[in-house]
Amino acid sequence: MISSKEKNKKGRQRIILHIDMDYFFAQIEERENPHFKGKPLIVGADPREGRGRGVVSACNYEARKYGIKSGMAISRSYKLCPHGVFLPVNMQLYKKVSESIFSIVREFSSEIESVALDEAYADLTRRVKNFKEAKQLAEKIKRKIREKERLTCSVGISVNKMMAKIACELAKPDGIRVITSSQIFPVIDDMGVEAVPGIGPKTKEVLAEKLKKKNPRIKDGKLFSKKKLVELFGKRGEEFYEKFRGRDKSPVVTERKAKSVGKEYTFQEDTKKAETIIKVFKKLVSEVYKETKKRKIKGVTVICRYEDFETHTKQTTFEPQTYSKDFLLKKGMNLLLKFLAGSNKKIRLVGFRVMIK
DNA sequence: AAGTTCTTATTAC
DNA sequence: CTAACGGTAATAAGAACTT
Repeated sequence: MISSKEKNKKGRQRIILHIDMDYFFAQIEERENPHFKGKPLIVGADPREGRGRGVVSACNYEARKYGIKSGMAISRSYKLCPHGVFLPVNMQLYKKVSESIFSIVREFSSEIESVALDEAYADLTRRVKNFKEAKQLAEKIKRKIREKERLTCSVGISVNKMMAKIACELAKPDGIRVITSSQIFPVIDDMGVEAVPGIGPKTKEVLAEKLKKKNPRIKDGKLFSKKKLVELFGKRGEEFYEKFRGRDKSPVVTERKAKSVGKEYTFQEDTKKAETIIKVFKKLVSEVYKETKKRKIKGVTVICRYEDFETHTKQTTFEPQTYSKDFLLKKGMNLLLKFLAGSNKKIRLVGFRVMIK
């Protein structure tokens, strides 16, 4: 459901809020066990078990002082800080907390879009008159979350989603930041292009090469014509052109339904053993089936990552319909067996995903 | 030639 | 051993296939 565009119907500027919980998983763990506060805390895979496969899901600010960041290999984080507190991911708990937080935010604005367990946008255009009121609303939200869940978060407020997100980043931790129209260029011009949502390492690399600059800034991005960006990045180029100028028309989308649901699993050790792989695969299919029972399924994808990290997928589509677990398993097995027959390499990961109507 | 399906790449949290 | 890289999902592009 689309709630509003760049300018609302009356052509007025939007007021968009972005809220992001501070170091979410790790902060929850600190709350559950205050004894961990002040120590480097890392939530993720077990660094000792097996050979420590997996990554850092979240870490607190103490851990960041050691150079630890989320997404980093857990084994590396362990080398950087062997005396840190390493905790497993308790997703059940984080989901519960997340729901509670969303219901708090919803009390203050109905037009919200969740982008992750710890992150949401709200379109306040119809809820408040100006940035001052928006900021007051943000204070109320923060207070309520602090009182009810004993957690801190940060809030960014601006004229569109991109700028609200950037504002939120600047507000961290535990802050509120407003960026008005006239503040946009002064704030973003000297930021790295990777501050633009949608620009990751690969895109940055291409921009760096074209500009002959190691670390291109957003203002450098403005040197490209729209045509050039489209030539380089296709449809996304159009978006980048706007975003380098602080513009973003994308609406706050309040209702999104999943287009696919999947599960994957990385083995403790790479394996070639069909029996082992199939056993895991069946489990994945079962779990995916449970989550999508009533949904119309239009296809399945099997994912296979080999020991050398090369990753491949195979997919089949069929009439959108509700199917039995056996049917999905049969379709999946057909694809999986092709992988097993088609290579001598050991397998690191298998996955199963269904495409929904 | 067009429309669908399959596969990979990139991004984000 | 001399580096390692989870799980889930969306989107886009291009190749490969059907019709």
